[in-house]
Amino acid sequence: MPSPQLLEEFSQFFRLLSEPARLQLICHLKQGPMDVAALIEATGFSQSHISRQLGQLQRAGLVSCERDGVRMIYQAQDELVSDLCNLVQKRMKQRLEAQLEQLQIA
Amino acid sequence: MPSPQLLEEFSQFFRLLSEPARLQLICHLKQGPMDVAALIEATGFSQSHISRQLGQLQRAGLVSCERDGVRMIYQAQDELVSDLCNLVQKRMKQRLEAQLEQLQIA
DNA sequence: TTCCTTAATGCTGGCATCGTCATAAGATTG
DNA sequence: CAATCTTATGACGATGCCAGCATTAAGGAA
Repeated sequence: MPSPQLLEEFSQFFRLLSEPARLQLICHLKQGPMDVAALIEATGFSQSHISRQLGQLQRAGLVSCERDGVRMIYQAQDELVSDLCNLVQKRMKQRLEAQLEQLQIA
Repeated sequence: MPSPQLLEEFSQFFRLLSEPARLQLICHLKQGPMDVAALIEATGFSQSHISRQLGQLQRAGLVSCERDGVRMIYQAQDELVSDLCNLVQKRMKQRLEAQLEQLQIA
């Protein structure tokens, strides 16, 4: 049984991933390092929105950034998010398959 | 690159886990089936609060319930949450260890 | 220096969710 | 049937987060 503090940390981490915009940014950054302008182009989000989300992801260590002149180049820092998403997707698939079987029986 | 719909579903799932109360309920139910009264006793949450959270978990298939007379016995339904938490915990540990090393170098 | 470009941040309105109270619904007992 | 126990739900205040506007900060070019 995890301690309340640990549960709190888990939930905070999952909250980071509970926003489609942040997941989308991470997915784009998985393709390779990008600057903010490229992320604006790729997602259509506003500059300030993207900057804020990247800030949150950075504080959690999921992305890192380095300066290139006046630009900031961001890059995905962790395989964890992909792993988590893969697990969730696998489970979604299993659930749908099970529902499908139920339908065919009925 | 996952579709926006899939990202939306991922984020909705992670949002479920972004609440300490729900994680706590799941953890208690992992110990074995319990009714709502036992969960109230274990967590100190109000009855209506627990009922709502269980409802959300049930709709997501993370928890199932069956009637026993007038009581509802809930039980954890999926190993996924444990797996996800283990992955996150492992990563937290790695990050802290890395920070520790940084400190020792400096 | 001044101007321009890029990214980060204060502030705000709007919206979603949490948590509680009161009540309803469902099931059992007398 | 009524009475009671257990759980679910409607309504609502409080809180937190998102998303945008405007501004600031930081760097580079002239």
